[in-house]
Amino acid sequence: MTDSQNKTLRAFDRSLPMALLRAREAVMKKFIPSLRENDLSSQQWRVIRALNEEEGLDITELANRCFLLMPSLSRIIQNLEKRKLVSRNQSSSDNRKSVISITAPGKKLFQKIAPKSVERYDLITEKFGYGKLELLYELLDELIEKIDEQD
Amino acid sequence: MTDSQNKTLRAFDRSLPMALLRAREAVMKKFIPSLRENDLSSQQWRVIRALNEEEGLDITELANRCFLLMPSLSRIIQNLEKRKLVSRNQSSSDNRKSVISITAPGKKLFQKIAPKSVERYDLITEKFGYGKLELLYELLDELIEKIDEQD
DNA sequence: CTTTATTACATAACATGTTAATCACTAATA
DNA sequence: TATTAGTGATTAACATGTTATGTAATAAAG
Repeated sequence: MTDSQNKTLRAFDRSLPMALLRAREAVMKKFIPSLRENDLSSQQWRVIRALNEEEGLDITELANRCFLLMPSLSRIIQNLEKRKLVSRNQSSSDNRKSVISITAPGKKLFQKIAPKSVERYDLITEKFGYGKLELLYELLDELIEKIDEQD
Repeated sequence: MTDSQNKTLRAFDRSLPMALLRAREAVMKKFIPSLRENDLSSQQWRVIRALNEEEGLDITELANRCFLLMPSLSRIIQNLEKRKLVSRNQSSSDNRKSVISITAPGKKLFQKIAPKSVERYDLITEKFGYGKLELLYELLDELIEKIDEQD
């Protein structure tokens, strides 16, 4: 008789959200220290990173790329703006839109942190195995795909 | 030449924390509606669930099982206590400890929600495939293990 | 027994997650 | 053109995440 058949909720060690959360926390532990040294949260880092990849993004686009909700992002941008790491400009075509860009100090900070992140990522890849990591990405992508199909 | 060799930070679609976050969000989307119907957050549900599994846990143990930090859990318990879903007792052996138990209404709420959770989980298992799900758990466990070994 | 260190938990302060409401601007329609 | 609907972004309100600090009780060391 399976768990499912007897309608018993499986224990936490077989809870998918918990398993994903634990894995994420384990990975983040490796990256957060170097971010904290530079007074950045992981969310702020995501924004800096996205803006460094492509400059001049409106806030909605930035929210999609960084996987942040608009209210969170709105506050994060205000914070980064005060610290002169990003700047804001009105869109000429649509006055509702703000176009956010990374500043020179922002780029400098990115250049400082990025190599460390690459290092940590390489360590994880090495220890876990490149093939397994690729397999994990595939499984995660497929999981998301299948779940979203249900809607 | 690989990304790693040229020290370029990979894009978000190959960011492990982001991939894990997206997967988790996708899964949670399936469970959150039935929790919200009963005015529970996913964290509150984790606590209810842990206490239903084993009654009378101190707060430190509860934090470990639910993967919550003490300050969060402290507030969550105060909230659930007000709503009479859990109760608190002093430990007789150690006056610093609080022993938390689920109440009768708490159990009733658990009984109401649990079957729906099982259903949703079964749907995901069916759509994604049992074998792949097991493989995913294994990979996540191994990832955590390897990362923690580095410390 | 007294001092010190540790443990269990709570609180503070601030950032983020989350839903709802608001506001300004734009697009669509009569 | 006036009305209405939709969109981009902010703000509000509350829960949670996170680090630091505080407090009381216990354990360990002297």
